[in-house]
Amino acid sequence: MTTTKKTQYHHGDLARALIDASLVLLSERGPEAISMREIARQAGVSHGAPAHHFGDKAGLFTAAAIDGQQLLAAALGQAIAGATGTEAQLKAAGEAYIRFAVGHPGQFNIMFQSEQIDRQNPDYKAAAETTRSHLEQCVATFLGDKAEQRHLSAVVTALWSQVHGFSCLWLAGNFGDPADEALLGQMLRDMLSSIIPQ
Amino acid sequence: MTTTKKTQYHHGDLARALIDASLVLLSERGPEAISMREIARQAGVSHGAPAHHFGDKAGLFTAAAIDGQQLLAAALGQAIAGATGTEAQLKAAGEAYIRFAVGHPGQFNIMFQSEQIDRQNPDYKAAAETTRSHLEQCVATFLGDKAEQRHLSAVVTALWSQVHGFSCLWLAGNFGDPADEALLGQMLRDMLSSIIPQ
DNA sequence: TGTACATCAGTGAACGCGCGTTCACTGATGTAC
DNA sequence: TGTACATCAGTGAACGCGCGTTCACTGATGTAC
Repeated sequence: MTTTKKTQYHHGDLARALIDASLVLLSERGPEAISMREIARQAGVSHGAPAHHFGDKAGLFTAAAIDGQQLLAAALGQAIAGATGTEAQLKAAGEAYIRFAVGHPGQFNIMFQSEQIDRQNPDYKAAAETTRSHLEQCVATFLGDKAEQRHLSAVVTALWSQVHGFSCLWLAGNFGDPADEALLGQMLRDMLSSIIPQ
Repeated sequence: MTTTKKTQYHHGDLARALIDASLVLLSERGPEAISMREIARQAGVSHGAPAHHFGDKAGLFTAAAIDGQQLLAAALGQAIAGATGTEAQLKAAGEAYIRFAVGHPGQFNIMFQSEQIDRQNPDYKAAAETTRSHLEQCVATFLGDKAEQRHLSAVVTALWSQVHGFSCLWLAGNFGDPADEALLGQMLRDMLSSIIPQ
């Protein structure tokens, strides 16, 4: 029988564990109601440990937001690549955005809150730019060559606003129980079909 | 020369003053980062005073949210009444929603956060219902008799999501400086014209 | 009009608590020779 | 392979602070007679 050390002095990947711990807490509460001590407790380390990796809460939350932006950008890219036809791609991107928010509420909560994270962080900016360009690209394909730049960017704003707003309202329980998967699926289908840019 | 008493023992309308104080703070930060003591300081009373009126933070924030829902419902009603033509009414309602959010960021921040307020409060429910029915009514008028209930409710969801999401993203600075009035006006015009339900 | 009293609104000291930060420490790891 | 040492990761006690809550109080107001 092999014995497993129950606890190790060195964690192995505490940085990742601290991000995961903060995501658990962020999915329950806003960033301001979460303390560094609580995150450390959640990760099972002493309260001084997080400082070695992230300095302060803004550093940790920025890391969590970057991770989220990268996941979101990847999800949008995959969704668009997996759909056939311009309208189907548009809907797939919108659905992927909302599915990301519902599936990663902690990250969604922190990613767009400018006061809590460092939005000048290069990694953050790069990932956010990728997300935006995925949306822009599939709107441009849908509208075709005839679209002016101004109209294109207005439609991107409208689409982004719609899926972002639905995510916020859904997560906060404004449409019903946020755990009701069936309701979510039906609302997604109905809503994404009801408004298509002209 | 008449002398004015600089301070009064009885405030006069401390309940309203406490709501206003919390709105000032809510426009800067999330509800969890605001303490009852700070609200009392902002209102210029001792830290024990708020308990007489609202009990705890949830009570005070619920009162602020109710006030906000009533303001929003009234703003939507006025905007719809002041517009001519079904499409104009739809756009006017959307613009009024966003203008409310931008003009009352403290209230907008608290109104849709279910964890912070008592959404079972009858006054809250009544005002939220009025807001929803304003949106529903002008979408129904726009779509005309031919619209099924399911399609109607999907379009309401889409419209609400769009204006709500734009408000969130704008206030958090995702579209640029939230104080840039000219940019807001232009984006509003462009976006509200770009997507019209079918 | 005047007085007495009940009620209400706001005060301020006190409490115990969890917080962020600091810092000397200890255990683990990597590297030079 | 073995030893010595530097570096790094995480610990835990200590600090001062603002918090929510409690509570005896005081000043203002309203009402009965």
